[in-house]
Amino acid sequence: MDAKGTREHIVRAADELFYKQGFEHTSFADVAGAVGISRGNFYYHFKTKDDILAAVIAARIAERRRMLDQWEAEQDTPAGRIRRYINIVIANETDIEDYGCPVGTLTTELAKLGHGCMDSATAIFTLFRSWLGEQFTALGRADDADDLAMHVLAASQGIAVMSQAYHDREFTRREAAQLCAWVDAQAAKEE
Amino acid sequence: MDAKGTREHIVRAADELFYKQGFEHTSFADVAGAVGISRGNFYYHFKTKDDILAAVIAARIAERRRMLDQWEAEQDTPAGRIRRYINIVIANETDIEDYGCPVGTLTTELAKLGHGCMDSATAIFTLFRSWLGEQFTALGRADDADDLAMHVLAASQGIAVMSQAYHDREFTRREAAQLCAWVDAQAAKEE
DNA sequence: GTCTATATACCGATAGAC
DNA sequence: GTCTATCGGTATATAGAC
Repeated sequence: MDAKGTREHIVRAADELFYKQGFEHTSFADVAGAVGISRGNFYYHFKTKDDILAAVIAARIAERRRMLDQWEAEQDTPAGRIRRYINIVIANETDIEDYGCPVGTLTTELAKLGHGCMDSATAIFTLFRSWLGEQFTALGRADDADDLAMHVLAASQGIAVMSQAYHDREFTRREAAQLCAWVDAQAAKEE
Repeated sequence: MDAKGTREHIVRAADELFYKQGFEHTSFADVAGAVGISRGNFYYHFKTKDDILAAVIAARIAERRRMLDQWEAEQDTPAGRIRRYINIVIANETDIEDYGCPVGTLTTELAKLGHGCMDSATAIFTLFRSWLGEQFTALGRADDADDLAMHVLAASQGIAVMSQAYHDREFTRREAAQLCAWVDAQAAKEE
């Protein structure tokens, strides 16, 4: 296989394992096994484990950006787009119950490790934060758009944490519905 | 020193290190260094690392129970007690910015590790959940007391995650104040 | 570009002297 | 009850054959 293909394969496998097992708990042997290459071959593509993490974070940012573009095309209204974001916790219910939010759990882990990639991980949050802010601005809430965006982010993270702790789908759906209703109430304040 | 004293010293040091560095990232050498004993001496008091974790979780539960009792004595009204809980995110601002919520980050880590102590860690959440439920019941909301308790837990966890990501104290205070106002609004529905 | 073999370090855990 | 010394396993990372 060509270098680019193998590299991408490594990033994809590492992405999933970092999410499901955590960054530190995932060894090169784990990733190599998932990709189907030897441990030694690893270092042709990445010098260190931190380099793989950086590549994974970059890939996540690119993927989320594509996702946001798609949502913007699919949903006609700002409120609909925000609700689409909130519904991640239901669409990815099973994964979130088992492994939490990919963004939240990564920042939490990297913060404790004092890892240099912490800021890059936070940038994934910022991507959503800015996008949500734009939607609230379009909703006529330019003055406190960022505050409202942060509120949605925080509420979603809270749902993800409790979902992981209790595996209670009724809770998840109830909270998501409440948050969506809150969004619509914010839209009503527009006039 | 006597066995009990050393054991307690170990649990206290492990508690702090597990919180600040994470469970897996903390080695016996780290804890031994913090306590001031040799690595070998460890195994006189605990057979395995998992045993230390179990002891740390048990200690956290006992400590939180004492804390809830104290809040119940200090605060006269159910709403005041719930607000006291919410204000943890402000009282422990600095630690939460750096290391997140001790309960939320532990359950998140143990879930990813597939660790057997996951249920014990969730029990710390349940302690707060039940207590908050009692307060909402006293507030005249017996029918959905547990739902409301879960909402407060989720909101607090969300604040903690975003606080760790952005270190934004204005955000933390704003969200805490909003949640407190929400509690008071729930109380108003009592009649 | 991928492999095997290996260097080096640290991990959790054990054995035995004191 | 605490220590030193050490075992076996695994981690990241490297060297060199193919």
